[in-house]
Amino acid sequence: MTRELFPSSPNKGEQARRGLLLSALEKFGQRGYENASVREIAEAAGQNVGAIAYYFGNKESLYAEVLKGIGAYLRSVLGETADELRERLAGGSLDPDSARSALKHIFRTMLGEQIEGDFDKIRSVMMREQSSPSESFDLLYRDTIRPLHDLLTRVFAVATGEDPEGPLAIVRTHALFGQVIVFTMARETIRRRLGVRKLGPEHAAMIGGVIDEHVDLICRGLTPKKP
Amino acid sequence: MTRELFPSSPNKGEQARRGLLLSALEKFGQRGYENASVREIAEAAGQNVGAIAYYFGNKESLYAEVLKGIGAYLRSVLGETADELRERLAGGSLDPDSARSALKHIFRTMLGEQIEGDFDKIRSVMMREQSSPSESFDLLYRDTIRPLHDLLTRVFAVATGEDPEGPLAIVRTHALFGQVIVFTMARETIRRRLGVRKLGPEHAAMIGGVIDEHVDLICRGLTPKKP
DNA sequence: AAAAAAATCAAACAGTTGTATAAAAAACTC
DNA sequence: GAGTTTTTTATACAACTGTTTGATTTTTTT
Repeated sequence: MTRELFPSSPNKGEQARRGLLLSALEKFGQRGYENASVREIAEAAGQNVGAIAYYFGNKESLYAEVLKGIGAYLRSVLGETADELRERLAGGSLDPDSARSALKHIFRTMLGEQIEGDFDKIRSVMMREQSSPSESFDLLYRDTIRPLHDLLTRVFAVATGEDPEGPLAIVRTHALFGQVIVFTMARETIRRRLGVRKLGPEHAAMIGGVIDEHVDLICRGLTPKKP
Repeated sequence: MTRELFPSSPNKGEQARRGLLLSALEKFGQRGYENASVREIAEAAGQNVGAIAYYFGNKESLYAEVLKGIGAYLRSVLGETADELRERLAGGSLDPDSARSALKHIFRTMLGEQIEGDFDKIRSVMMREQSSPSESFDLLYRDTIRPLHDLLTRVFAVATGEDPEGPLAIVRTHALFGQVIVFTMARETIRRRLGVRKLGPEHAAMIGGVIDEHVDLICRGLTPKKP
């Protein structure tokens, strides 16, 4: 698995293009789309202002390209697990215990990914999109976020024996999902609350453990007893 | 209890000031601090550009004042409940079952508030602050968010018998908190998933019920059994 | 090495930004 | 109602915005 943000060939032009995408991601994340200027993006990439028009046409297309890259990266992170789960769901060979394990595994992966370097910039861009979605975001949502949410619901339904199409399973899954993303969405709050300068892998491990426990308690509590 | 956003006297100047604060909250929420121009804020309030300098000195002070108003509003929503809980915590007269009930009550209140109108604009501003905190956010965090988060943690600790100062209780509380705010932070996602045009009180009720269940399952699961 | 293509660059463009200024209007006080 | 304070207004300012242009440099191809 590659899992590289904005992969490119070693051509001169391709490299410059990639450099622009990387610094664009960073600046868009730091300062938002409208407030990140093409001049500072170009400068951070060691390029001239005109380079953006040359490679992407305009600022908006550059942003769309950044979102595309984010989507590809996110899919590459969970793609393998997701594909396998979809297969087992289709074949009906997913038992409740495995489903619960899979749920925890996905949550752990998401959490772990969110602590690392690359995702930090992705996170900022995605949070801004949540509060005011752009046109380009629709694509990211449809191709990446929604399919994942849908898969999570179906896996959760298997874990608890609920109806995967019913509103209860959807709401429950969304609540569980919230337990994970609150650590990135309200990251500033938890960082200050824990009194640390920066959230590191050791925090991700602890948080992952807590979420595992909560998922177990909720899933097992909702499953009719069978002793 | 008043619970009004940016309360003011009926003086001419005070009213103009309030109008500016209201449209500032709206524009800052819609477009972010840097991209919301003082001109459009003034125009939306039926005022001239210079009014902002006249009443607030500059744009940044206006923003700080908006955040102050948000803090006051948030505190007014949960203030009574919070005060009572703090008293009972100090007096040691809060038993685990009552603590758990209080937790659910607070979550219900937050959820209910978030379906209504005013909170929508507040929500946008706060989400933006989470992804890139401004200096003014320090105040909001110190006077409003942190005390509430702290209270929730202590109540949760009573409900489960955990150490209220330890990181585990903090992380657990934050995770529970996430189950609530995910329905506002990712409100568009859940709306589409449920296939409804608008989230109404009936959805708030169902979501509240689900969160109640989850809180019960987690709290009871963490409390050592007592036959 | 010559020719062609690709990449980089500085300068200029029309708009918009936050803020400052000073005059005009309105509201209030006596 | 005159005098004072408060509020509103239009205008000016320098700094910055995204984009366009045309020339120059670098790289690739022949």
